[in-house]
Amino acid sequence: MSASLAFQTETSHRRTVQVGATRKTDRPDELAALDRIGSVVSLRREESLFYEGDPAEYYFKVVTGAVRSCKLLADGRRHIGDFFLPGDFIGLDAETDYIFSAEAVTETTVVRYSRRSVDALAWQEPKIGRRLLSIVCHGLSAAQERMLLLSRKTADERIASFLLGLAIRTGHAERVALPMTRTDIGDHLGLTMETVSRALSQLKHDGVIALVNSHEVVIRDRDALEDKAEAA
Amino acid sequence: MSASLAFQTETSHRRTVQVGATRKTDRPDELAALDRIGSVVSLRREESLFYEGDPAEYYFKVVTGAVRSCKLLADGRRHIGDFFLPGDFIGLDAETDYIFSAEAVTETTVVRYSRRSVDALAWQEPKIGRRLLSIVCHGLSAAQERMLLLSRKTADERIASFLLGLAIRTGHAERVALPMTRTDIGDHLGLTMETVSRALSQLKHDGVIALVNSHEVVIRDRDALEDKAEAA
DNA sequence: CGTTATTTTGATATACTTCAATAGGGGTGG
DNA sequence: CCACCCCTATTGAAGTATATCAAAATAACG
Repeated sequence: MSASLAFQTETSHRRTVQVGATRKTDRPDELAALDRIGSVVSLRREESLFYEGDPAEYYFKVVTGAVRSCKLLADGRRHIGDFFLPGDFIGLDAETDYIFSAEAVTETTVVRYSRRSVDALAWQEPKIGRRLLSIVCHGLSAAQERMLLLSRKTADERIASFLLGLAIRTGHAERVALPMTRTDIGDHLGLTMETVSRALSQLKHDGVIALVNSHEVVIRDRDALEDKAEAA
Repeated sequence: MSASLAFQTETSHRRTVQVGATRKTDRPDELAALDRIGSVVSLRREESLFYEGDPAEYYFKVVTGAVRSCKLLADGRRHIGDFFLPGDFIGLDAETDYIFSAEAVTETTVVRYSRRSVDALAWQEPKIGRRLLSIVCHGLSAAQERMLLLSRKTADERIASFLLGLAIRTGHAERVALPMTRTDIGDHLGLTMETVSRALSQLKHDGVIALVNSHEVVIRDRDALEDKAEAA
C-alpha cells in the first residue's frame, strides 16, 4: 500500500504471468472484473513501461514500487508529470497514443490490462465506465492543483506540498518514503536537484521534517508543513 | 468558433432562457441530445459562473466569448488553469464540488446543463458517456502539456506555445484574438504581466508576430513560432 | 475630451539556476 | 570484511531569468 517496498536488489527480470482470479484487491471497488483480464509485469529500476507516442494498447496498475511519467523537450529538459504508487492506474487518459513515457523508479511490479478488453468491459458494465471516468477526473483535479503549484508556488512551498501529498497518498503515515531521486523530484516540481536538496535541508533545519536517510522522511510538524504548503 | 466575438459593449445583463431544440450545433457530434436540456446564460465581463468549492450542480458550454478558470492561494496569488472558448465544456471534471472558480473574460454566453440530467443521459446513452470521457481525457492531456510548459519552458517559449495553442484552437487563423488581459495571460503561464508584455514585444521585434492592437495578434512566421514553442 | 485602466518600457532586486567542490552510502571486488 | 569507487546528495559561490518597483505611453470609457 505504501511505497515502502521500493528498495530491493536489482535481481529480477521482466516476466509476464497470467493471473487467474487475483487475491489482495487492495481497495474494495467495482473493478474486480478487471483482475480477471490482467497480467503481472515486473520491471527493473529505470526500465520503461512504454514511450510517449507509442500506441496505447495497455492500461497498467501499480502493485509494488513506483513508476514515473516523463515528457521531454527537444534539448533534453524533462518533466515528470506524476509518480504512480501502488494502486494507481497508468494510461487511462490515453486516447490512442500514450502522451508520456513511463519508467520504473525502482524495482516495480504492475498489472497490465489490454485496453480493448477494458474498454469493452467498460461499455457493457456501466459501473466500470463510471469508475474509469471518476479516476480520470481525479487525475485532472490533481493536475490542476499541480499547475497552481508550478505556476505560483515558491520552491519551499512546492517541496512542502509534495511531501504532504505523498504522505496523504501513502496513508497519512509520519514516515514517508521517497523512492525517487532529488533530480526526479526537481523534474516533477519544476526545480533543480540542488534547490530540492536545499529546500529539504531547510525544512529539516526548521524542525518540520527529519531525514532518516536521503530516501525516507519523517514529518515532525505536520501543521507547519501544511502552512508552508499554502493549502489554498 | 473563434473568440472574435469577445469585444462587445457591456450592456446585457444575466438572463436564463430555456432553449427548445438548439440550432447551430457547431460540431457534428453525438451530443445533440444535450441541447434539449440546456439553458442559455449571459454573463457580463468579469462576472462569475461559479466559485471554487461550490457544489457542482451544472456543466457549461461556452457559446460566445471566453471564460477563465481560476485558483487562488491564501495570499492572493492566482493561477488561471484554462481559457474556455466557444465549443469548450466547463466543469466536466468536477466530482462533487467545483475545483476552480470560473469567470467571464469578456461579455460571454454559455449553455448551462444540469449535471443530474447529463449524468442520467450519459449512463443510459453510452455514446454520451464515452464522449464525456473523451473530453475529460483531452483535458488531462492538455493539462500534462501545460505542466511541461510551467515546469520547464522559458518565458518566450511559454508565450509562443500559448499563441500557437490559441491559433490552433480557433481554427488555425493567422489572426488570433487575445480577449484576456496581460495579467490573465501571466497568471495562466506562471509569469508576470510585465514579462508577458516583454515577450510579446520581443516576438514582434523579431518579426514573428504583429500586434494589430493589444488584444489581437497576427502570426507572421508560424515556423519561427513553432520553433520557439519547442514542440517536443 | 478628460479620466482611469491597461500596456509598454526601464531600472533594480531576487529566487532560483548553474557551476563547482565536498561528503555520504551502498555495493563490489579484492 | 574492509576499502575503494561510483553515484547521489549536500553545500557553497557566482550568474541569470524573471520579478518587482516605477514611470511613461496607449487604449478604454464615460
